[in-house]
Amino acid sequence: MLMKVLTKNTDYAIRALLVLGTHEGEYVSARQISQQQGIPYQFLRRILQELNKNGLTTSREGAHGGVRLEKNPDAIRVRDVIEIFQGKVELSECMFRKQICANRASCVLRHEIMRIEEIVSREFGQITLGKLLTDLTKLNATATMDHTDEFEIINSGSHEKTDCDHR
Amino acid sequence: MLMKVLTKNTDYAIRALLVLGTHEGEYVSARQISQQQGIPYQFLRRILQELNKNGLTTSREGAHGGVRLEKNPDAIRVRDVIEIFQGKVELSECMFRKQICANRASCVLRHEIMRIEEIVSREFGQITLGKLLTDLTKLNATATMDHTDEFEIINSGSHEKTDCDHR
DNA sequence: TTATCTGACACTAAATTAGTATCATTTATT
DNA sequence: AATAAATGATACTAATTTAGTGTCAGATAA
Repeated sequence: MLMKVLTKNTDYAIRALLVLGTHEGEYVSARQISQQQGIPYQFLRRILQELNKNGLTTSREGAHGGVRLEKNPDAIRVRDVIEIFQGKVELSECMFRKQICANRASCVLRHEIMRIEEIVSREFGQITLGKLLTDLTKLNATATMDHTDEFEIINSGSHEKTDCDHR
Repeated sequence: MLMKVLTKNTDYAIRALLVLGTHEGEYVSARQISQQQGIPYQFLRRILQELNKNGLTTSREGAHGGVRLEKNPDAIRVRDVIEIFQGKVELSECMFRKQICANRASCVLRHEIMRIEEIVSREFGQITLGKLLTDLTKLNATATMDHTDEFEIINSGSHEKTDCDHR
């Protein structure tokens, strides 16, 4: 892969949000999401807590508790999730500090990188959870028509290899 | 930073190529490049060997030896260098295997990621060493006119923090 | 009162990236 | 011929980041 675009944190978070998005208004437990998506349970728990802290979701403790989508799916951008888990999009330090790079060779390269990073940031900023949910619905619809295979993910083990990873 | 775009390998490699590009036809030693750019010597040596193996440069052993740019700067793309050190740009495994993702949630997300990756790949494919060399020349010209500061990088230590890194 | 949840947080493991060291060989110079 | 300055090859360590696990306290529904 060209470069590490999304870490597992972000990947799992978005998949969890997709599950929550298909159950809007309902509380879904970490256990359920973990099993449905094949995400390691403890890892997922931390991720959900983070989403809570950032106001994307709310939770209810105790039996029949779980996590619920708090914001409108159209108001949740993939970039927001990336920023939670992989840090704020920031321009190169050099520009931020308004200094001229000590090293010119680095500088010309960085200038290009910054330009591309801005493109990437903008692109991820345009993908909303709402859009992904629509895509998911469409995908499920066609798959069902085609009788290709079933919807739910089968494996609940934390190390299943049926799923592609993003590296 | 949003995501790790370039590793040190790639960063150092491009900076080394920029040095070689400003000395076209001449052999420049790893020692010289290391000192001028503040790149750890041994690390740089391995990088230069890799550039050799990939035909971007050639080397001459012995005293007064070094590394020389072999290809035309306009024929060297930043993407080429990235691919040498960070691997081939590849589409997501799912697409490559022409399989439908077992996990639909991953699938819709991956589809977007692939789209963005292709943009990034295209962008890095359009940046040539020749372009960077032109930028560098311009930068040096204006800096000289402005009397802002000197051209050469001063620090030769391997851990200097004056230079911005790309993370 | 019990099973099922989340909150908080400490911890370990795995993978990747960055950097170092060594020895053999080549080559220009003296 | 001897020496110094260079690369080739390759093994190794260190640092950092990413991924994953474990535990205990408290909340809540049945």
